Formats: sequence, C-alpha cells, structure tokens
Amino acid sequence: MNTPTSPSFRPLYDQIKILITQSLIAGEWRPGDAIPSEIDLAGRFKVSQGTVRKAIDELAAENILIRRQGKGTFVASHSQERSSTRFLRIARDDGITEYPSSRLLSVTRERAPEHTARLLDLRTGASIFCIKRLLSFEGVPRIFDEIHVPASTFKGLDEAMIRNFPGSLYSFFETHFGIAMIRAEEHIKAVPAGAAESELLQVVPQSPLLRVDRVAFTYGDRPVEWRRGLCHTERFSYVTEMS
Amino acid sequence: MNTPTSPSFRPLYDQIKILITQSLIAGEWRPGDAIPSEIDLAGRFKVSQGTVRKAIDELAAENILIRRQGKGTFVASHSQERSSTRFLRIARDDGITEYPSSRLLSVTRERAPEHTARLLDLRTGASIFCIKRLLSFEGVPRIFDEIHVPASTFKGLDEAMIRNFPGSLYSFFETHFGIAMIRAEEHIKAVPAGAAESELLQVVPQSPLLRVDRVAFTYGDRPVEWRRGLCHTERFSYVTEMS
DNA sequence: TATGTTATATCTTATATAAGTTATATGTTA
DNA sequence: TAACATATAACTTATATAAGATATAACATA
Repeated sequence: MNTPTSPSFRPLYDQIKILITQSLIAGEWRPGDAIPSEIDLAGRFKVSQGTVRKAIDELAAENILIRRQGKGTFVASHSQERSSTRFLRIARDDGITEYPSSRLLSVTRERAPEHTARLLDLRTGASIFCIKRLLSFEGVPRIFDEIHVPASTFKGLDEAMIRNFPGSLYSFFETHFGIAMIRAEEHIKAVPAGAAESELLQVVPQSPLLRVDRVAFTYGDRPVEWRRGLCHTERFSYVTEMS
Repeated sequence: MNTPTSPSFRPLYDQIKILITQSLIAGEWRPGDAIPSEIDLAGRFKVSQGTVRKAIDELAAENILIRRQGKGTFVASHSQERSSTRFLRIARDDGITEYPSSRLLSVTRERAPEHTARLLDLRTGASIFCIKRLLSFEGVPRIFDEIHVPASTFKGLDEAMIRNFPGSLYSFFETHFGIAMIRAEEHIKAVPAGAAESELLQVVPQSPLLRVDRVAFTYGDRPVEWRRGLCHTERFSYVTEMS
C-alpha cells in the first residue's frame, strides 16, 4: 500500500521515476533509444501526463534522460557527441578544448583485493578486469589510468575489443555490455610520482601528480567501475563547479 | 515586446526567475529571509501560481532558494547549518565529518594585478582586500588560503571584523555586506610546496600539495571572490561528484 | 496539554496553446 | 515522367493556467 500517510509513502511521480529506472535496468530501452512519449507512458502507468512529465524532468536533470522538443525523450548515451566528455574534467588552462588520445597499455584479469571489492560491492577475490591506459594531449602523456570493473558484469571483455572500438571507454561499455555510467564520485589528492608513473608520464620521480580516484555507477546506483587516474597537471587543470 | 515569435522570446517562468533574481540583487529579500508565498508572487507578477512555482523550482535547484514545505521559501544562506559546508570539498578519508578551525593570518589592502582583475571583472590596479588564513583539522594545519575580494564591494572590511565573527567567511560576507555566494568554479592542480607553504602547512619543501583556484559568484553571476587554496591532502581528499 | 485553525508548500489531474520535428501529400518545374 | 520544392498533418515536448486534495508547520484556543 502507498496511502499518503503510510511510512513508505512516495509521491506518484517518484514511483514513476522508479518504474522508468527499472525499465532502464532491464534494458527495455538502451542508451540512445527514444523512450515512449509522455502520453504513452501516462497510459501505461495509469497516471496523468503531468506526473510522467515531472518524473522525466527529474531524470533529465540527473542526465539519465535527454529531452528533445519535437523529437522525443532519449536515454542518455556516452556515444553522443555532447556527452562524450561529460566525465572528463581535465582541461587545458588556456581554455581550448582538446580531446585526448588513448593508448591502451594492458588488459588483465585479476582477483579483487579487499579495498576494490568493497568499492564495487563484490566479494573479496571476485574476478575483475584491470585496464591500464595512457591519455595524451597533443601527443604529450598526461593521465595514467588503472580501471577496474567486475568480470561478471563485463563478460568476455578483452584487449582486442577495446582496441578496435572507435569511441570512448564508457561508450564502449554501453555498446558492448549495455552498461551506462550515469554518476561518479571522485576523491582527489596530490601525490608524488612513483617510478612507474614518472616513466609513463615523463616527469621526474617525486614530482607532484593529481591522483583522482573514481567510483562510477550505473542505473539504480550500482557501482560498476573503480579507477585511479594519475595526472600530470602542467598546463592542465581539473575543472569543477559547485553551487 | 515578448511575443512568442520575437527573437528575444523568453518563457514567462524564465522572466519571473529574472525578476526574482533582481529582487535578490536589490536586497529586497536577504539571505535567510522568507520570500513571499507563491500565491503572493503570482499576484504581484500577474501570472499563475504554477508559473511562479516553476521559476522557484529552478532557483531552488540552483541552491539560490530553499523550499520548506509548510513554512515557505527562503533565500539560501551560508549561515544555515545545512549549507555551512557547501563550498568546502575537503573531507577526511575515513568519512568522519569534521569542521576545520580557522586561524586568520593577515588582512591587507592591495592593488589588483592584471590576472586577479580579469577574474574579478575589475580594472587592473583596482583596490582589493587580500585575506590570508590557515584552516586546521584536529589542530593540524591543512589548507592555506589567499582570498581576494574587491574593496568596492566589501567597503570597510578589516581584520577585527573577521576575527570577531563566529561563523564561516561566506556567512560573514552575507551578514556584514549582504553578498551571498551562490556558485563557484574551481581549477585544481598538483604543485610542489614552496618555502612559505611548507612552513605553514608543516610539510617538507617540494612535497605535493593540491592547489585549488576558485572564482565565486553572487546573484546575477557577478564574480566577487578569487582565492587560491594550498592543501595538504594527507588523510584528506578533495571530494566531488559528477553526473 | 490537546485540539483545531490557518497558511504554507506539495502533489495530482486536467486542459489548452505554442513550438519543434518528421513524414506525407501536393504541387511545380525541368 | 522524374526531381524538387512547398504545404499540410501528425506527432513530439514546452509552456501556461486552473483547481482540488494533501502534508507540514505554526499558532491560537479550549
């Protein structure tokens, strides 16, 4: 029951949000797809168009759906040009937008240590993939990434697949595994460059690097990626906004 | 004119947003105040309650207004407990929330160099105040801040005023000068500690620090503060979220 | 203290119009 | 006839209004 006074009360539009999210989790509509029109959804969920509208409004505000007047409402995708850089916050100090090129270093299968398992909501020792890569701007290496994902969620992932894929990593995850990243939390520190990093990023050992730890989530706030990026911030900055 | 087909067309709710913002700029309602009820505003602006509602919804989403069911809608304030830490993104790694203590180092009047003037939308050489302070967690110094504000906007600011004020700096700006910070942009780098910083933050020279450059804005997107924070991130991280 | 009243924001539905997009039908022209 | 342009229709989201029920909070009153 969901009477207005019951303790588990949720407004209708919030319940619709959950129902839409469940369809996204189930893969009924995949990234890039159009979802049914507001009127269709209103009929399906037996509520008014205005209530569906409010639910979609909130999902659009969370960048999970994208509204396009006259065309319809679409499932947000990292394959779209507009959001290809949504999760990349490193930018040139001079303001010029430049897309980094990626060099894949390795893809290995490993057992999740306790720390990683906790972040990804797995059992310690669960099978994970570890992807290492180097991002370069203008040919200059700037970011060394170590990316960890559960093997169970990304069955069959291998180096060749990534290498042959033209787009971003998150776009790759979407098209090959149907996993859409919708949110991420980052913890940032300043750390001295170790031996491996200083070699890869071509900096002297011990020089300051930005260490960006990220946990990324898919629909239903399920963590599906944990990565550590080491970033050489000469002429580049991590840019963020708050309000 | 603002007919639907005119080039300068803005939807009604957007015009209402601007009118409300103008009242905030004019100081008609100050931080912490309740603004008139939706019905009152609808009467004042000669639109329906729903249109006022949509305008307020957006301003609330931008953290400029705060809605409280049953009580009214209030101008967001840094003096409120809930938002006192809204712009402080440095947090303990163990997740425990701890508020830093501040030690004021100096307040000086200076002439804005070209870089600072550009960020604050001033003429080079305009008079500014420079506030230096040290933030400590558990008595351990972690953040060295250099804060620059236009003297014209903060007339009469002096060291004693800040020293005697109990709350946060942004709360101080609100209560003494009516300036509410509503948005900030930050650029973050990893840099080696210089002589002065290493002394203040009790770290060995050249050790990595987080350098956080911030420009903060008040109503109407007017820049009113530029600061540089140098942060020792041992056992602390800069935390952020994206979607 | 308990109860009721009032004022507020919140939720839901309904209706109408505006505006952007796309496909199709209808011409018009070469 | 074929190719192209234009008008129209049908669909979408966006905007605006109205009205009623509900939740929350503050206050007055018994």
